[in-house]
Amino acid sequence: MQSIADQVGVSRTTVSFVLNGKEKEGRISSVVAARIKEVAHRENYRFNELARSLRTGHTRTIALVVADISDRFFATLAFHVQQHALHKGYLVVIASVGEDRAQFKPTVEMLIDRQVDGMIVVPIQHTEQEFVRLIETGFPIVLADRYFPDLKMNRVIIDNFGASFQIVSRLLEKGCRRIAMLLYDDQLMHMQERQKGYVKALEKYPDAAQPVIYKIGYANTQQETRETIRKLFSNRDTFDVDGLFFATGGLAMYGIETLIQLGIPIGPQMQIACFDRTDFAPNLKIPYVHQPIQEMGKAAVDMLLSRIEKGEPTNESCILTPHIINR
Amino acid sequence: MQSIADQVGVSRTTVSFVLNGKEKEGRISSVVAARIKEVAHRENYRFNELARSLRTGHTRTIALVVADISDRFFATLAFHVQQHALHKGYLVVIASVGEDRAQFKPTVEMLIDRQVDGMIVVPIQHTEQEFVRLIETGFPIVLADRYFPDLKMNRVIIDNFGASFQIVSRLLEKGCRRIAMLLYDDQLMHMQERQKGYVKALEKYPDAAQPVIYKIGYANTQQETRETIRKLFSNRDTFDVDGLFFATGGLAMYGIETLIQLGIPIGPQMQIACFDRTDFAPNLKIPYVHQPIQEMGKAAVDMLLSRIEKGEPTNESCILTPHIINR
DNA sequence: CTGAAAGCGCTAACAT
DNA sequence: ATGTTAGCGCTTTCAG
Repeated sequence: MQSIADQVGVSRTTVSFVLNGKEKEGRISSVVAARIKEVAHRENYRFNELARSLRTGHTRTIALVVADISDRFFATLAFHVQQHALHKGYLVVIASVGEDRAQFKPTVEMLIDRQVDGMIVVPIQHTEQEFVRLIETGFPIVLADRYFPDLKMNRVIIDNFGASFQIVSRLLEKGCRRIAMLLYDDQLMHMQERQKGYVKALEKYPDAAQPVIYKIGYANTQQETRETIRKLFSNRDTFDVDGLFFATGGLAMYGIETLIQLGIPIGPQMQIACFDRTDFAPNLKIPYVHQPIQEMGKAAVDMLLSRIEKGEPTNESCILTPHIINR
Repeated sequence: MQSIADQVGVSRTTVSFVLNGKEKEGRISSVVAARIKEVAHRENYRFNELARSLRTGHTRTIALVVADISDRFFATLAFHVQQHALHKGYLVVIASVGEDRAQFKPTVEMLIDRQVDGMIVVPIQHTEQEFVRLIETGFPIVLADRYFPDLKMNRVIIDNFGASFQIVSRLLEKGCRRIAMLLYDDQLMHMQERQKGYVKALEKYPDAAQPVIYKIGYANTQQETRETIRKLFSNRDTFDVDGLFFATGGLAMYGIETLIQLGIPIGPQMQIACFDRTDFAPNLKIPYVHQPIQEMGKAAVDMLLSRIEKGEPTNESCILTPHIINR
């Protein structure tokens, strides 16, 4: 910057004004402005955003923290968050921490130490205390997808209970009466709500069997899912399952894979519903809950940026309604 | 930092030394050091990494630039790069630019402006000139997965030609003689090599049909793939295809989906091979090229960090050998 | 219309 | 064994 100033014969101040498009404000003559721009361009000058941020107090960078970036749902969310943030002039730093509290905390701190302006996080289990600490700090955070019902903070979520209730209702309407559910072994509300929706839907039908729920761990999802399905179908004389509801796309994928491998026909006698589209078995028409991931990403970014830019510590939470896809 | 210094009754320098674990070097008395640490902890002090980086000249941050983070291959690569970099004390910023040159350049600049120490990039078409500029700068970059044969720069790639050659050879050994290939319409070497491997394999068998190659665009992959497959099978009287080779996991997914939907049985009469595992049709045993994504990520990080830390502008390129999975 | 000067939070050579 | 000081590259107030 000094070098440009020298070449044009002005001070760094003037260069700064011009390069920041504040020529009006600085009342720089257009001829000087033009020369500065030209030299800057020729020298291929680029701001040192670090120095700039240190001075201005903001980085125009937000972080996105998810459990696993190689999961389809999160990867898609990341994609949309990034697109929308870029459009708003922000860079997004994606961090993938596993469903692992030990990695979560240091990562979040690392990000804050680097002075990101705010973050969107899909929280993992047992991190609630972290958030009460962060909230006290006043650091801008918005939760996406998963949330803590007791914490007053910005969040963008979907109506998990409603979606679950509706999709299970579909199964019931189509005649299923002995529906089992597979979900993740997770205390977080989004899972709890999905479970409640399922239970509630069953209650509408007195002739439906009691809820049968299997909880799968995050660590060995594929294997556990397989074994669960296997057991379920080897016990068909005690519980003659005729419907299966998967709480996530990942579980559905592994589950359907197993069904196909076991040669269990999916059809009127054995129906399936799940969250998220599964491209797994294209010729199977499986009704599913379509989560509006793009809107979720956009809403989260918008909420966070308005929080950052306007400094409004609003409590608003945005609840999106997923579509039920009947196919 | 000043606040801690005041409370303990020392200068900022002393605090800095202690908090950076350089008490030996600064010859700080252990009692003072202890007090400083205690106060820092109590006050919940955290470094401003921005200021630190401005001073030290490095950020301990690297960038990973990929075309589409919602693609399974890239998401997995991102995951491993992140894990390994974190382990080495680096933060990784993931940027997803689409197969879009217009988004590529500004994103890369944005990242460099933020002073990342280096970057790993999976280049996209028509960006070669960008790289010659960047190389001149001396900025540490390593290419992963895709590359430019004419550019002397660090890269971590796989033997695409060999993998392609071998997997197509499998198809031939199993009796296929009229094998078509689907690949992306991309000038980059990795695609060209995959194509060459296919052609070369066919040449070994004089009784095999000439190469039949379909190029699919990145924009409407799913739709184009569908139509291609449809056409291919509606023309079976002129070319009675008995084998299909997909150059990527994504193409394979869409292609197999279409085959299933069309009710075309996959078996001895119609065999398939592809790059990357497809979880799509679990009961189909499809031989595929298993790319060592984790090693690729690790190797790229290691190469980049040694370049950054040792400043060695080596030309070394690392060529990984994928496994051929026969199932 | 333009420049001097202060300072963002930190590090490190050099004093003491 | 600890403190002084001079920046890192930039923005912005205030004084010409």
